[in-house]
Amino acid sequence: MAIPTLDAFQVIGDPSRRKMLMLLSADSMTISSLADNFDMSRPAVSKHVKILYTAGFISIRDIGRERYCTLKKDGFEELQGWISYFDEFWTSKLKKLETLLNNKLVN
Amino acid sequence: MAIPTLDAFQVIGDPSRRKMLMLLSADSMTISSLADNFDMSRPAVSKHVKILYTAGFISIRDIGRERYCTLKKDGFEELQGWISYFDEFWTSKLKKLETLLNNKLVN
DNA sequence: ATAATAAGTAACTTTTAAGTTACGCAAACT
DNA sequence: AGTTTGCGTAACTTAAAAGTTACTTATTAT
Repeated sequence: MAIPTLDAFQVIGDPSRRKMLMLLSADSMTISSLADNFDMSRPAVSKHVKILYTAGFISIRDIGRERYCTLKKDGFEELQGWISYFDEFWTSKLKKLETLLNNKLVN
Repeated sequence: MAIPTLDAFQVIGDPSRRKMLMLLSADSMTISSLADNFDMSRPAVSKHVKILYTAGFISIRDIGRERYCTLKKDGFEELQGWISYFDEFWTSKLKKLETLLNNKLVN
């Protein structure tokens, strides 16, 4: 079970990991309660959790023999930055079109 | 060169494809002008372009023997929806914390 | 003390995305 | 007409993520 180091985009590229983040948006969960929601072995879930943790999408709190996973903002921030760059792109493109149309109407 | 069908998240999971989108945010480009920016064969670039096209991140306009790639909004929208879901999560979490703190101060 | 539960690690296999080279075809030069 | 340029496709290889089973450790419960 080699642990690949993935960037934020690769991390959310996997559907299972996105599902995990969705589940955790409802509530903190332990590894095995997470695993109950997946058709894969617990070690596989464990690996995904580690990837999410490493990339800053979740924090983990150990309580006895259990590990509680909780959403963490850090991982999402890189994504937000990227998305908002293209948001800017579209809005500025719209503005340019607007200006163009206004000029056409005036002239 | 099998053409995998990837979802929007898997599409931007690849660093090369993200770079392509960045390049295209400056201007429309042909396949080979795109390829000039990468340390990989042109067919490889071609494949990435096809993936971007299939997922709705770009449109392609054929002019003679050249193909011009242009950014297209569609592909980005699924990503925006996902991101804004978690944006909501964090803001509502902050609101709850705020309310909690206010109650503590009042009581 | 023993058994059961929660989870990590190791060693491996499977899957598949990502890359390559070789080739073909159509548009555009000369 | 012949050649170059832009690009697609096919067949294949490579690399790495994603999964498995078997085992170990630590905590909790009986």
